[in-house]
Parts: sequence; C-alpha cells; structure tokens
Amino acid sequence: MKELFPIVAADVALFTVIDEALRVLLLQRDNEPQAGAWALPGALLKPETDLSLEHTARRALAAKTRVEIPHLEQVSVFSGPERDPRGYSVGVLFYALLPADQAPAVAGAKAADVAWSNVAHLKRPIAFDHREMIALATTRLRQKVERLILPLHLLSEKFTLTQLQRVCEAVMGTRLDKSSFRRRLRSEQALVEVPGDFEVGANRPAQFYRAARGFRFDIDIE
Amino acid sequence: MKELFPIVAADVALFTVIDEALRVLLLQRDNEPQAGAWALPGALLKPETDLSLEHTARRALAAKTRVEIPHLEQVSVFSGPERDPRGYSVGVLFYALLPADQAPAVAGAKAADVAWSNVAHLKRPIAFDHREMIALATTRLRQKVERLILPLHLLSEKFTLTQLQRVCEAVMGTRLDKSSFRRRLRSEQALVEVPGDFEVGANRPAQFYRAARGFRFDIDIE
DNA sequence: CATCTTATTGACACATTACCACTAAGTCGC
DNA sequence: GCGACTTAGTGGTAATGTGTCAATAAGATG
Repeated sequence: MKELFPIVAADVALFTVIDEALRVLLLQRDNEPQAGAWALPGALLKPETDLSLEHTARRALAAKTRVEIPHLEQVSVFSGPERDPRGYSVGVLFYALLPADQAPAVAGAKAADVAWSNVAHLKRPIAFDHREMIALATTRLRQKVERLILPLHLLSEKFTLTQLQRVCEAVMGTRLDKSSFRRRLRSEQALVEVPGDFEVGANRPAQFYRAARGFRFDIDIE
Repeated sequence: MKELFPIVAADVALFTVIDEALRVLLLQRDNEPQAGAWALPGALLKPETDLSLEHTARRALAAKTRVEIPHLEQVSVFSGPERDPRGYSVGVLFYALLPADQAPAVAGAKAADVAWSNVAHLKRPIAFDHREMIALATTRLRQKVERLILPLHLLSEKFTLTQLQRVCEAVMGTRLDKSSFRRRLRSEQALVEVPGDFEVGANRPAQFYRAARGFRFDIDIE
C-alpha cells in the first residue's frame, strides 16, 4: 500500500576497531518486519524536536549507546517504495567513529541483541538494504583515510603512531609501510607529541601523540 | 508552524561549461516564498510515481529542460525546520553534468527566467540555502576531477585532449599543465583514440578521443 | 615559402613513494 | 649483569610521479 508521505529516517553505521579489525554496530530486530535480522541503529525523523537529520542520527545512537556523542558524517540517501514494507521510505545514512576503548560500553555483556560485526565478513543476516549501506559507508571511510584524513576519532585522545597505523590498516584492510606512513604524517603536521608521555610495555616505550589544534576530520565542506 | 510530516524534495545543480567557465542552471522563482530570487531546479518527491529520489531529480530537470537525461549524482541532504518557511523540509541535493553543446537547448532565447550562472561569481540573489548547495556541489565535482575522474559528461561523445583540458580547468578554476595532464591521461587508459578522426581548424588538426569502454564517472560505490 | 597557431612529444630537475635495512630502548630469562 | 628478544624510530636507495620548459609537427594564411 502506497502512502502519501514517505517515512524519513536516519541510519548510522557506527564503526570501531577491535582486534585490529574494522567493525560496525548491529542490532537484532525485535519486531516485524525482518524480526531476527540485524540492522543498523536508526530513528525516524521527528520534525517537532530534531533540528536536522544529523540530530535524528544522534538520537538513534543515544537510544542504544551510553557513550559520548561521536563524530558523525553524512554518507548518502537511500529511497524508494520497496525498501521497507511499511511504505515509501527515505533513509539518510550517516557513519560515525567510536574509539575502541569505548566500544565495550556499547555492546555490554548482557546485550545479546547488540554486536560489533567484522565488516570484512558479515555473517549475520542483514535487514533491509543495510548491507549495501554498510558497504557504502565503509568505502566512504576508506576514501577519507586514503586521502590522508586521519580517523583520529577511532582512537582515544592520546595514541602512539603504531596504534594509529594499526587503525588505518584496519580501516583499509591492508598493511601499510611504517616508514612511509610516518613520513607522510610528519609532512602533514596534523599531530603533535605529548612531551614526556610514553606508552610503556615489554619493549621500547612509544611516544604519545595527539591531534594538532585545528584538526578536522570532515574536510570537504571547505 | 510545525508540520507533522516533512517536505521531501530533490534539488539539482546542473553544471555545464560555457566560455571556459563552469556554470550552473538557475531558475527565477515566480511564486512566494522568495519570489524573484534564483533557485536550483527542484521537485517534491511523489511517492506514487518516483522510484527513488534520483527519479525525482530527473523529473525536476525534465520540467525545465528538453535535453537527454544527464549524468546524476547525489551530493548531500539538507534538513531542518527553518530551511523553508512552508515547513520542515528535507532537501536532497544532486549534481548533474550537461555537455556544453546541449546547453543552449535549455536556456532558450525567450526564457528570461533561466540562466547559466558563472559559479565563480554568483551575482544573482539566491533563494533559500541554495548558495550553500551550489558551493557544496562544486566542491564535490572538483574533488572528482582532482582524483582524475574525468568529467566526460561535460563534453560530447568525441572530444580533443585540449577540449578536455579546458573543461577540467573550468571545473577546477585553475590552469593545468598540458604535458602533465596528458601524461596522466595516458597512464589512466580511460580514453581511446577515434582512428582517423581529427578536428580541423586554422592550425594543426587535433586527434579526437572518446571514453574507453567501461568508463564510469561514479567511482565510489564500487 | 615564411609565418602563425595549435597539437603533440620529449627532456630534466625535483618531489614523492615503496621497500628494505638499520639503530635505539626497553623487558625478560638466566 | 648480560645476551636474546621485541617493538620504536630513522635512513637510504631505486622506482615512480610531477612541474616546468622546450622542441618538433602539421596544418592554415598571406
């Protein structure tokens, strides 16, 4: 049955890196349609309260997440009469990045219906067109990192260069050369050392870095 | 006054190159709100007939244009309660490319309310948030060309390398070096010669080229 | 035929990158 | 204490890509 007004919703691909693999947050659906299948967190636009669709997306995350509001970026719009059996729907896709150390707070021990699923091989059944959404969001994120726009939002405030490299490798799905990686970082001037602050372990300590002032991940609105 | 359902519309920044300048199609509004101001062509989503918002965008173009359906690409979504005085609105922005030789068919002699406006200095008063839309669409297009994704849709099927370079220069707003430009083209293998076909003029003839089979401008959906 | 204009190719310095090797600084086991 | 081990961080060289400028090619024009 066709509706006069479309359903307008925001969906969010929330990424993090766990075990050196890029993962996306999925929720198992309780209700029909597609009960049992896994979907991205999403929310319907509430015109009375949402100042924009980004606001809607934040609300969708807040409903299932106890963490700081993460970095959000718009990816694309999916629309059509057949996407959702409930009627014509317009879904605005965002992606967001969550530092790995905050990931456990989201998918808590009890929550059997919450999963950080490895993007490289999504084994769970995916609801609606969310598999395509995840693929597109992943591609978009990769393009950013390719263009040397560092996914610092996947790390905590302080991090070592090796940690940053591992995160970039997880996003890209390939290994990167240490020497080249660091040379490019130097020329970018995007990072600054945290003087006297080292990560200690069973080997040589590693210098901590943080984002230089004025760092922006969303470089294309100019 | 807040509405229960948002207005959902598609707007299109239709680009072409005239006089070696990147230009965008603007229409002067007849009706309130913002009567007299210039706006991008747009259309409201009709759930009964539009298979997707891209469909809506094509319809918006068809209403004011007599030309072949051009290449369309999604840019971004603009949303909020204040964008349009008629109520909460969700506007999906597309951009499209039109070969320069088809541009006259759009802005015909009679049409005083249709203009190909130079993107570098938009002097006309722009309606709503369409100035921001034009800026974002332009940036997106430039990023593509920067990444060596050739805007072949701005040219007719056959073209010379100099014509292609002029078009890229118009998009980027800078001059490009002939030698470097051609070297990059060679390594890309995106073009093939049209054997024995030359543009003749008051000087040395120029080889015509066309897109190689498998050419795609929309490289990021992968 | 000399001249003018644009097309097309070439040469070279310079910057960037991939790839591999090296040194540095800590812990661990003995 | 000392050598083995592990990871951090730096260098070096060959290959590749780029910016700049110049040279040559192929027409029209007078």
